[in-house]
Amino acid sequence: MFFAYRGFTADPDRILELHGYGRAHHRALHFINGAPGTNVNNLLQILGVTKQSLNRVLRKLIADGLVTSQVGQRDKRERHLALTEAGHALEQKLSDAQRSRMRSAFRQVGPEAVAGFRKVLEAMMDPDMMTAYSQLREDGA
Amino acid sequence: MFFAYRGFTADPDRILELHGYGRAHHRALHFINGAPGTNVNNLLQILGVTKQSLNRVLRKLIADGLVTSQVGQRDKRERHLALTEAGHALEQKLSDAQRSRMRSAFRQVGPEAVAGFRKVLEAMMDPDMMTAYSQLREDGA
DNA sequence: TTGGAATGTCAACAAGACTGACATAAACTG
DNA sequence: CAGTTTATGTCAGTCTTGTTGACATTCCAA
Repeated sequence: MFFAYRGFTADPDRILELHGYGRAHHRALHFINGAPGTNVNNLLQILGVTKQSLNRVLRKLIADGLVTSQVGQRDKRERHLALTEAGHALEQKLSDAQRSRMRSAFRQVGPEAVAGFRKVLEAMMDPDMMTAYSQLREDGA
Repeated sequence: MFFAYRGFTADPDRILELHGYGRAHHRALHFINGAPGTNVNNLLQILGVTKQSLNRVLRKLIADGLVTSQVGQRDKRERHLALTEAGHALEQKLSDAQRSRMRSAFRQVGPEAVAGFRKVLEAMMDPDMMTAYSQLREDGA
């Protein structure tokens, strides 16, 4: 798992470094992309970090024009997050690099192995995390 | 992968925290356990960190009596690392916690899924990493 | 035998996690 | 309406774990 996870993150990490970002920024971009319009609190549940930690990351992404933060219409306390065009472009670049390695791995081992892989990954997750993630996706759409 | 890796490390992390250690200490214990008598340089290749970073971790483990560091016989520049009895005990405790979750996941999905899982993990790894890892295991024995 | 390479140690710094305290604005509740 | 709770943001300080730079020791080869 250790080696595989390192492989999983290696390619995006190289791209992120060029832009002065870290893995934390990638995670934020990824989940905002998956659930545009979500609020800060949802993101906190998913990422499992403190608001201070997330805020540092978001502040930079917003300042750099990759993410927009809009006051909620129904509940004005909430901030709804979304990617700008530039944010989308970077997220794509990162995802592409990551998917490229995954596709290569998947081709090597065949579809049955991939199905087994997905099953095990899901069984390893914390159940709370899965529900939070599902909820995030519903919410965004 | 993100959620699965978090599940993978969650249980050991809780134990480590009680002892005042972090994930880096777990990794060092794990690989020293797998290759007793290995030297610092081998461990560096595997872990993919700088020697200074590893040294901080090792220093603490040695000070706490979990790891022994012995000057090499042939080459006195090298330090050969091994676990003490206490080191072995902690490593066992961590591995057991981790294996417990994995066994549970494996039971849920069946042996075919597990075989696929392993195949994909290996295909995701950096090839250099695999050779370094194999070499470590030979070396230790 | 001397200079370069390899190995490991110490010091200082940065990213990104954490806690704690506090501010603001909006929503809710009695 | 007053008081409380919720959502978010911010400041300050700490910890782990990564980084680079400088340096000591040991080995080896010209």
